[in-house]
Amino acid sequence: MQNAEIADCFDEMADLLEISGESPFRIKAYRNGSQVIRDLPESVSQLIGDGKDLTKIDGIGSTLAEKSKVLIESGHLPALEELRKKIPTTLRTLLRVPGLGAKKVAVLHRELGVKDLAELKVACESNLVKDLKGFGAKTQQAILDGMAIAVAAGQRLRRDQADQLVDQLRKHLLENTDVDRIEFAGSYRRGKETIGDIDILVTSQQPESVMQHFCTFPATQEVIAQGETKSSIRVQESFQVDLRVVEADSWGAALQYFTGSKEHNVTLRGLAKKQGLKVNEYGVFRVDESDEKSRGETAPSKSSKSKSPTSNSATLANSISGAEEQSVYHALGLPYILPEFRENRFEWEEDYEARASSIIQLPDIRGDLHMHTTATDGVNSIEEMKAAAIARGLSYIAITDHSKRVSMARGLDAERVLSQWREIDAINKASDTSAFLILKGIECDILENGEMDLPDEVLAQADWVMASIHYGQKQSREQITDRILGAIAHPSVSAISHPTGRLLGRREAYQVDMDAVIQAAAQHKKLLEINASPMRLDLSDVHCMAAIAAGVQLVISTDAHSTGELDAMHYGIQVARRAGVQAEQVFNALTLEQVKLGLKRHR
DNA sequence: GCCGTTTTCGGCCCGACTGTTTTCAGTCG
Repeated sequence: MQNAEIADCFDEMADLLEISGESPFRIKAYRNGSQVIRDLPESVSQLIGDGKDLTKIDGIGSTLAEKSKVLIESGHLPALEELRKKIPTTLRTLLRVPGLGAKKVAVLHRELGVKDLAELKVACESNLVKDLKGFGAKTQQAILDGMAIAVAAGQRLRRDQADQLVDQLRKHLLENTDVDRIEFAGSYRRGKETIGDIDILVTSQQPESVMQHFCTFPATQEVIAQGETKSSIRVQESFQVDLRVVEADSWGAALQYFTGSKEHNVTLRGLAKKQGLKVNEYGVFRVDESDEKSRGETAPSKSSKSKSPTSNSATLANSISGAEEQSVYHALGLPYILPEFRENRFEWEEDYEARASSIIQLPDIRGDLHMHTTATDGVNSIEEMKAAAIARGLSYIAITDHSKRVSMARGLDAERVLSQWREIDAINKASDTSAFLILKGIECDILENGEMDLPDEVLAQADWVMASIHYGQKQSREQITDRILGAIAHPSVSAISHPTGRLLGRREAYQVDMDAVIQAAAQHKKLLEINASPMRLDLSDVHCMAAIAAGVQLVISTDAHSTGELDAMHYGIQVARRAGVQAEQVFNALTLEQVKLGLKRHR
């Protein structure tokens, strides 16, 4: 059983416990445990096998450790099965309807016997929902309206799609001259591989004007909420965009707060509290004792009609920071934490500053070792790819067209690939290879039977061989893992490309034991690719963390099928940064001279 | 259910907006 499967069980536990009205803290413990395990670089199965104590992991106590063990050993979780008997697990889908939380879902189930989205729809259409306590006509209609969103929920934007939307939103907002500062926060700023919603932060002297203008964004399908400081719209079926207008004095605190992640912020606030400080989206505040004692009476109350941010003025006097993001972290005695690190993973560790200072950046990249040409399914020639790479400041590339198994792309057989390599030799010979070199590469398929798609004696003549799986993706975990392990052990193979085969939002990763792949790559000193295509981003950041922890070197490549796609490199860099990858852990951050030597080492 | 510079019990991040209420609960991020 994989970490993600254990995490899924804990998430389901949390949802069902929440619907059954359990203690919010118990629920939080399961949610937190789920995230911790999902992000764990090591496999829980392996840790248990090695006799490691899971309770040493932050967020995992004796109960979750025991449940993990039961899951690993039996594949089942009796506590979860008990819960499922009491609460239909299909009720979880109701939580995806905007405006429905656990409490309302519980009422719908208890009072009307609703078990899933279809039954909820019938109940609303029969006018049964509006008379429930705490519901009303508006809520009933909102549920009906939100049904499609619930069905589409979980659909996230890829980074390239998010970039497009962000550009449009930025352009639209800047049409309003009342907008001063603007920044896109949330998971977008943290560089996550897919984006669930977009958070925009703005400073302005005229918040109302900005809010009005925001809600006229051309692609708006629905204005979900419109207030003085916060508005939300829905675009593209189910995608939510939130805008917050903050005062200049609070800019840094708000940026910190709305960049998240939620888990990072929870820890941050805990750290603040220990120092007698309070952090919220308005700033960092000193909490004096009188504040503490009178909190009940003077806290900015929920019932107060004064909803202006300045309702916090009682505590504003104690403000010690807030205008700039750096100062928020510094006020808490912390170094500035880069947005991509804010996942409550390793940003609090002692070596954080050292790690952050040498984290990989786009300019570290000197070459791109995965790309296609007109010989197969690319749209540009070798010469054109070379020119485009030089224009991007690279000093080497590898041409890695498909092998013959990928017939749809007119994959290369032995004869054609040897002919292409002669062409590359001729191009290199006619130019200064101390300045720029084209490597003779191939993206060779790992066939369904585990063999390589080209003869060993051909592969042995390549400078660079990436091994990939394109067919037989539905094979068993053992079969697929064995195929990849075989490729790693093959003397001519340099790297495994897109190791899990996932296509974001379209196709799940194939079943593969990544622990075994990572161990084998470490043992044979082979590289694993971060495929930078925004459709793939494969390896994921979590697998990257596991790979570098095992001492595996990475290669970040674009898999470009055109000159323009060479620009995708930054997406791969973002994944690597989130995993804390250093430049020296990336093969194609080496200079041309080093790569010439390194190619021999990885073969 | 987890955790400990207040350490085995008693806390656990915090504020905005909406809808259903008549002063607040639920939801969301």
